[in-house]
Amino acid sequence: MADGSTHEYQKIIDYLGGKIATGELGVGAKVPSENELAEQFGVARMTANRAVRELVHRKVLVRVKGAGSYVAPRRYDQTPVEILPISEQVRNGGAVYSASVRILEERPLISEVAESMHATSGSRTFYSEILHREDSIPIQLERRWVNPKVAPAYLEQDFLVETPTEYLIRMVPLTRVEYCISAERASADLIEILQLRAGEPVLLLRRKTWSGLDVVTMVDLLHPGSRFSFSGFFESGLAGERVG
Amino acid sequence: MADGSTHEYQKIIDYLGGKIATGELGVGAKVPSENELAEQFGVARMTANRAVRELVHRKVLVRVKGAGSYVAPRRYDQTPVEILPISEQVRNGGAVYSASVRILEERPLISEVAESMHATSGSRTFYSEILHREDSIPIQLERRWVNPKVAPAYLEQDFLVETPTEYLIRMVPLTRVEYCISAERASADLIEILQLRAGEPVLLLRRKTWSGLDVVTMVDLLHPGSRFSFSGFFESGLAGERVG
DNA sequence: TAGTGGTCTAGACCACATT
DNA sequence: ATGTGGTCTAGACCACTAG
Repeated sequence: MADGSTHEYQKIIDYLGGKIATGELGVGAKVPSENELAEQFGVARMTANRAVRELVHRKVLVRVKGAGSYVAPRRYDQTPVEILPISEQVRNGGAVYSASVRILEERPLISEVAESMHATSGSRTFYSEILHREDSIPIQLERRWVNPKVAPAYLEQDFLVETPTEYLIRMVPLTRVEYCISAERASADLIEILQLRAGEPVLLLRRKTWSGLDVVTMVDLLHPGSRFSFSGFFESGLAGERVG
Repeated sequence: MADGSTHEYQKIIDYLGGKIATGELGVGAKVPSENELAEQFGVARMTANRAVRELVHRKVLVRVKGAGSYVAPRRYDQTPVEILPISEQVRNGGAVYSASVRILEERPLISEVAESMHATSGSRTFYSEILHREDSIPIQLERRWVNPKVAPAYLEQDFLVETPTEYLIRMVPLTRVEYCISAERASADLIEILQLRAGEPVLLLRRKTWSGLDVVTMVDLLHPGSRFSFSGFFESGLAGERVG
């Protein structure tokens, strides 16, 4: 009841959004029905309907006709360049996915990363370095720094079962993603790790992810330029095509 | 129920969307008011309101309280990696933008491009090659093939005033965009044109754009790897932050 | 002042799912 | 049979813009 200045449907959106953001309503949880919300907020059913409909539009909720409304699974495709877990990308292409965890340890922050993570240099950080392969050929080197406050059990995970991205999305709701895609000259160690040919550039996606005010993770996804690209499409739904 | 299976609000959406897609309602045109639509379709005002509200959500319309609803300017940020005209990107960074048109002519399609454009090799095409500079330093080489059927006056444009992207968006509504970002070794001509240093990679964005069933244009945007990157962010609007 | 969008109401009918 | 979402109605009040 902090601010009563907004509209009724907005109050309901804030109420449900808050319950979901704090985890009180987890993924798959059933949300109060329109009639319950209408009664609870002392409002007409159409008003509750509008609130829920907007949350469906934002993909926060899913509705099943005749059954109820539920908290939608968290999306991991927030980044413009749609970021599926690399394992799915490889398998979708009909290839065999494999990976090896090269490093998984606690590390002091190096100053360059600390700046990016808005943290004090020298504070604790989890670091992982995983090499992802497509048909045994390196396709991505994932260098990741993780905020221990957000994922204290990060070092105990088995990332051959669940990728770090999937794990972190499951742990905390993401509220902000920053990304930067660039092309780099390959350093000596990358040439060896990614098995690059002479002069082959590296395609780098750097991503920083937030949950509320906390930086959750910063990751460099390094790809061999000759064997990887980011691609996708966009369709604007006007006449002739329905938006899904 | 005689005239079909769709819903009333969907009929109104299709009606307005059609008028806009065909250009009958151009950018900035005033669309019928909710009361007019309600009367015209024989529905309650709330139903017309929902239709218009959904088109606003899709950024097809903009509404001004007390005044009316209008056709929104066409977006050019459809691509996941938000594609502002390069001139704006440069100026937003406080630098001086300049460009030179290196090539602007009719060309037969080369087979590689023809395949991408779903066209017969040897058919007519417009080709332009423009070098964009930031503070006199090359920042993007734009190599573009254009479908003459869609933009017959393409060769007569002055692309130092309006970029090809802006011009084409103004001419036809875009319905589909495909993109692919990759890192490439620089060829000899690119090293010279983009003034690349030895071993510096090229960051390439290839984009293909449709209007309906026609390919409008295919473009390669080639950037010096050391001086350019694609970046952006995404925010999920739940508690604490309002979506703009 | 008249028209517009923005919101809200208190009903209603339907198709569907669960029990 | 009951409850759910999906849609729709015929009113209403308000804040705002324009002539």
